[in-house]
Amino acid sequence: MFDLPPLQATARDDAVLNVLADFVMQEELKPGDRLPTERVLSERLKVSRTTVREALTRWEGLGLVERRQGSGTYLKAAVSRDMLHLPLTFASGNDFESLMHTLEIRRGLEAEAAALCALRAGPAELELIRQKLETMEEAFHSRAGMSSDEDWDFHQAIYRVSGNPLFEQIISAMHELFHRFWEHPLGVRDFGHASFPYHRTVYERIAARDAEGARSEALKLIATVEADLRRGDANLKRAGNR
Amino acid sequence: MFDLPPLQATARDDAVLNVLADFVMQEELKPGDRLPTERVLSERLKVSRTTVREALTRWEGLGLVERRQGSGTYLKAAVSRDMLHLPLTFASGNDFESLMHTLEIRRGLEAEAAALCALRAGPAELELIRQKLETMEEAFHSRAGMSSDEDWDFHQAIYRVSGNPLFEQIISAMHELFHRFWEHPLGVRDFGHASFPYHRTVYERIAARDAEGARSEALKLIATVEADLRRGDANLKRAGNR
DNA sequence: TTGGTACAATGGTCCAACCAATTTCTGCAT
DNA sequence: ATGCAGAAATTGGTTGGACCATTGTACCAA
Repeated sequence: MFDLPPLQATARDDAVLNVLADFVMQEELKPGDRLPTERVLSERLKVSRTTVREALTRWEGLGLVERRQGSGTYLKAAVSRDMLHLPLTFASGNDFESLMHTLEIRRGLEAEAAALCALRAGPAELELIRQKLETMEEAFHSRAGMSSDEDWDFHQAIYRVSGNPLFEQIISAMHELFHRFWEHPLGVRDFGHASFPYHRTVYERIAARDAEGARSEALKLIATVEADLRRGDANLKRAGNR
Repeated sequence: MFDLPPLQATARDDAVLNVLADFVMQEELKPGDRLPTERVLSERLKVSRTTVREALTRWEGLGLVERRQGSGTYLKAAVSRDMLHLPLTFASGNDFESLMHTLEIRRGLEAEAAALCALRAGPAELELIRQKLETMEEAFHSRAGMSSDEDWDFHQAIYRVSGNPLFEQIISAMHELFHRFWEHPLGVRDFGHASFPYHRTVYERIAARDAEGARSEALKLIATVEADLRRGDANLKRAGNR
C-alpha cells in the first residue's frame, strides 16, 4: 500500500507562498521593500484575497513580513524558496526567573558572537562597531546613564558583524521578552551603569583580533547586567511588592 | 522625540489568540486534543470566522496546532498565554555554511550550559551526567566510534541540569536541522572521534565545580567537531561533488 | 511655508455561500 | 444481531463582495 499522494491535497496558500517566494527572488526584493497589494496578488495569482491573506498571515507569524494598515506589506527578512523555518515557541512567564533564563542564553550567544567578530570583522565592519560604541558612550554621558536604544544598537552591530545571521534572529526575538520587563515591573533602574565600561573593552578586544579576550569581556559585561538585575529584584522583594 | 504610542492599533486576532490560549489552559487541553470548531469559536468570541481562521493560521504556522479538513483542529504543543515565539529561518538549509552557523550557535550555548552546570548541579544531577558519559564511552568503544545517540543524550543531560529549560528547547530544535545533514550530504564520517576525549574533561570540570573550566572544555569540544566537519567538507569538494 | 482637508489606496473585519475531506449515521442485506 | 455501502452531517478550505480604519498623497487656503 503506497500512501504517496499527499501532493496537491488542498494547499493553495502553500502554493501561494512558494510563488510569492519566487516573486520576491525574481524581483530581488530586500528587507524593507514593499511587496504587492493583497488585491493585486489575489488577481495575479487567480486566488481569492482571503487565501492570499492566510498565506501572508503565516509569513507574518514567522516574522518574515510586516503589515501596516493603510500602507502595505513589507519584507522583514530575506526570503527564498528553500527556506527552513524553525518556529520555536516556549512558555516563558513574566517572572524574574524567566528573565534570568533569557539572560543566560544571551550571555552564551553574546560571548560567541564577540569571539567570531574578532575573527571576521573587516576594517569596514570594525569601523561600524566603533561608531556604534561612540554613539552609545555619547548618549550615556549626555543623559547620565540610560542609553538602552544606543546600547542595543551596539550589541546588534556585533551580532551582525559576526557573520552569522542566526545570532541576530535569536537575540532580537528575545529582546521583546526583555522589554516586557523594562516596561512594567522593576522600575527603570540605572541599567548599563555597571556594564558601561565593558562595552569599550569588548570593542578593543575585537579590534585587536583577540577572540578569546573578546569572549571573556563579553561574559563580564553580561555578568554585570545580571548582577544589576538581581540587585533590583532583591530591592523589589525587600520593598514587599509581590 | 517620544515614540510611545504603538498602543492598541487594531488587533482582534491577537486578542483571539490570547482568549484561545486562556481557553486551552482552562480546559487543560493537552497536545493531541481537539479544540472547538472554527464556527463555534467564531460565535462564542463574537468575531467572524475569517478572524478566527487568521488567528489559527498564525498558530498553525508556528506549529502549535494542526488542522485536518473534515475532522477538526488539534493541539500539537502545549500552549500558554505568555509564550515566547522564536521563529528562526535558515536560508537555503542544505549548504555547508548553514551547518557551520548552527554549530556556532551551539558552541555558545553549550559553553554557557556547561558553566551553569558546574555551578548548579547537585549530587543527583552530577550522577546523571556521569552515567550518560559512561554509557556514551561504552558505546563508543564497543562500536568503534559513532555513538551519536548516546552522545546526544550526554549533551542533553547537560542542558537539562543547567537549570534553564531554554537551552534544551533551542538546541533540540536545532538538532533536527543537524540530522538533515547527517542523513544525506557528507558521508557519515567518524564524527566524535576527535571530540570524544573532551566529553570526559567537560564532565570533570563540572564535577569540580569549575565553571570557567567547564566552559573552556566545552568550547574545545565543539571546536573539534567543527574541525572535523570542515575537513569532511574539504574532502567532499576535493572529490568534485558539486 | 504651513496647516488642514478631501480622496484614494491598503490592510482588517465581516458575511453568506459553496467546495472538499472526514466522520457519523442510516438502513438494507446477510 | 452483524457488516457494510451509501446518505447525511460535520468541519476545515475557498470564494466574492462589502464595509471599516489607517495611512499616504495631492490639493487648497491662510
